[in-house]
Amino acid sequence: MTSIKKIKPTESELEILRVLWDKGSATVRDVHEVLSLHKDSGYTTTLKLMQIMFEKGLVKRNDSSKTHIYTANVSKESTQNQFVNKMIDTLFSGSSTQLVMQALGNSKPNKEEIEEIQQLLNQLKKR
Amino acid sequence: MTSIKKIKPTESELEILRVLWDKGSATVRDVHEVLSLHKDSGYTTTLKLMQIMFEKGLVKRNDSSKTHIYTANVSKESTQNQFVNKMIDTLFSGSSTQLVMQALGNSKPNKEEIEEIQQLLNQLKKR
DNA sequence: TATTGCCTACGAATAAAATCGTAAAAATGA
DNA sequence: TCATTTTTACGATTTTATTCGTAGGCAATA
Repeated sequence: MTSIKKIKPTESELEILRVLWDKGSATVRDVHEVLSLHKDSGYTTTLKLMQIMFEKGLVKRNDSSKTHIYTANVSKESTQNQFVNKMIDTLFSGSSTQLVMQALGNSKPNKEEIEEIQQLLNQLKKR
Repeated sequence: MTSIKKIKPTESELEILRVLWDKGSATVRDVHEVLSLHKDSGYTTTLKLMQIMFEKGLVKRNDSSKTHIYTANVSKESTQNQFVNKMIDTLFSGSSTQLVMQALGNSKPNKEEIEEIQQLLNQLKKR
């Protein structure tokens, strides 16, 4: 167990990770183009962020060619978990059920989604 | 509709809000004593934060006596919602169902909790 | 070959959040 | 009353996150 520090991505880093999770891998320009749709910071800003993320180990990169190709080095699932758990801890007194109730109460899940959740609940009940 | 700006509490502000939600109202010292259990910043830091929160409208205060008494000015529920919605947006592609599945998958709800959720789901289904 | 464009690296500026130090006023109590 | 403690106010510093400007390299192409 080589003491892996759990790095919490910042807001901007999350935005970048989302693009990488979506695309699989991408260049700085690819990422920047997506971000530009909703944000207006410059290209070098995105570049710098991705360099920092590389140092932190949040992303990998292939620099065999001049234009580097980046890939996420943390999974979407584990990151989701990290944030969900943190939120359960800090805002829901540690009760995941409370979070679930809150999330469900405020959304309009359709029939299929409801049934999917019910199925999961039935499985949980069995054990 | 008097253009209410939705202020997002920072991490430290959340910690303070949690104490206020829990205690109903409290002095800076009260809050600081609770925070001190898990944190080691000084008294004036807590004071300053609470003053800033007052300016932002996150808390109210009664300053009729020298020692001010603070109360949360945003509800726990609305703040939970604010954060849950944001998280759904940024990490779950807008799908609350995904968040729910993830949260349930990783927790060990007991029978009562499961049934509580099932009840809610049945209600949602009716409409 | 020169020019142009796009790439990385990287220091530095800016912004936002958190922390602290000090002063002054009020409260406490010997 | 006078020293001590507790409190607020508030500027300043420190830390962290975000943004940008500029330099140098490489490749396409006029």
